[in-house]
Amino acid sequence: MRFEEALADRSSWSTAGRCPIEQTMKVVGSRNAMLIMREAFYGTTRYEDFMNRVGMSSATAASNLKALTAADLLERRPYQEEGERVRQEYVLTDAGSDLMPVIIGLFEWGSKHGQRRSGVESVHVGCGEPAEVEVRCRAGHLLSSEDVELRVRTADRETR
Amino acid sequence: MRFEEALADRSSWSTAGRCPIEQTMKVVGSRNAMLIMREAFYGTTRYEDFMNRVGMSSATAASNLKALTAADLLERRPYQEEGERVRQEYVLTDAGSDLMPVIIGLFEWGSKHGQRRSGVESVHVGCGEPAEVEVRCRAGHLLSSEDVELRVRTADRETR
DNA sequence: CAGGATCCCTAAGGATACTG
DNA sequence: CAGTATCCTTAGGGATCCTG
Repeated sequence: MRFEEALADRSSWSTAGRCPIEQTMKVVGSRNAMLIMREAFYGTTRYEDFMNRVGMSSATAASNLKALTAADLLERRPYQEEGERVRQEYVLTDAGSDLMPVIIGLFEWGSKHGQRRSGVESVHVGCGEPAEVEVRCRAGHLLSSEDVELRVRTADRETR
Repeated sequence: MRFEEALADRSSWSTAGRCPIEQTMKVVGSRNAMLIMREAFYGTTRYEDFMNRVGMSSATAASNLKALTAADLLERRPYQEEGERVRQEYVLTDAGSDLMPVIIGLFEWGSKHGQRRSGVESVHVGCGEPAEVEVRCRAGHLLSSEDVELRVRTADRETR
């Protein structure tokens, strides 16, 4: 991964909270926030399940779910089973689903390089083959880290 | 993404720090650690450059570089320019390079959903097309979040 | 230049108790 | 069940000063 000359001066974007990576970390950069997203991908929707499966306190679950809802990664949705009162569930939004490559990427890295083995792998439900994260360009080329560089957008450039 | 029945009981792996995602977050789960890795991908190798480009204090730079070196994501390597004294540089290890999909994934999410636009995009240096993160199985199928499930490894199963 | 040492502040998070 | 409220501990990180 490299910079173009035009990007030699990072100060205009990479600091002051403009770096996209930093913005993402701001939202899901804590252990519990990320593990809540993991659970959401696993299909967990209820407060108590998030709390127990992530292994976090009630207060922490509440504040994280609230923050992730505010950031539009989760959507709070009322539901009612028959004979029961109305409850709330938390389901992934589109923005939340877009985080899947990151989740799988973290999972893959930890599986390969983490100290403690989990014995769990992520697989394609259709064919049973292990899932992997790849970086490709839109032309379809598989990229390694040296193939990627950062460039100021020129086509649909921002006004500011 | 779904669980198999065999994984209904998460307690044996997803808690107590065995979850691969959690293990990864333990290493690069803070803003500064992740941004240091970003810089390492950008080609930054020197202490002072990490410090200035990430926007962190000297002490924070030192402790994070030490931790990332201990975790084998960066390698400390002495070098010497002619006429200068010996200095240290920090370069990516293979394990560090394996984090690239995560970095690009975070970049992509922030670019799409972050509040503040950066005007920067990551592209394939070869053809100029934007880089994207994809999840595929080894058979080559492109996967969305519903296509992925977790399964206890059976082929090369762990001893414990 | 490349850190180490010290002090302080803030945010994340656990524990416990309480409520609609 | 789905949270709130309160209190406390710890880790991340900034600022400042010091050293080989």
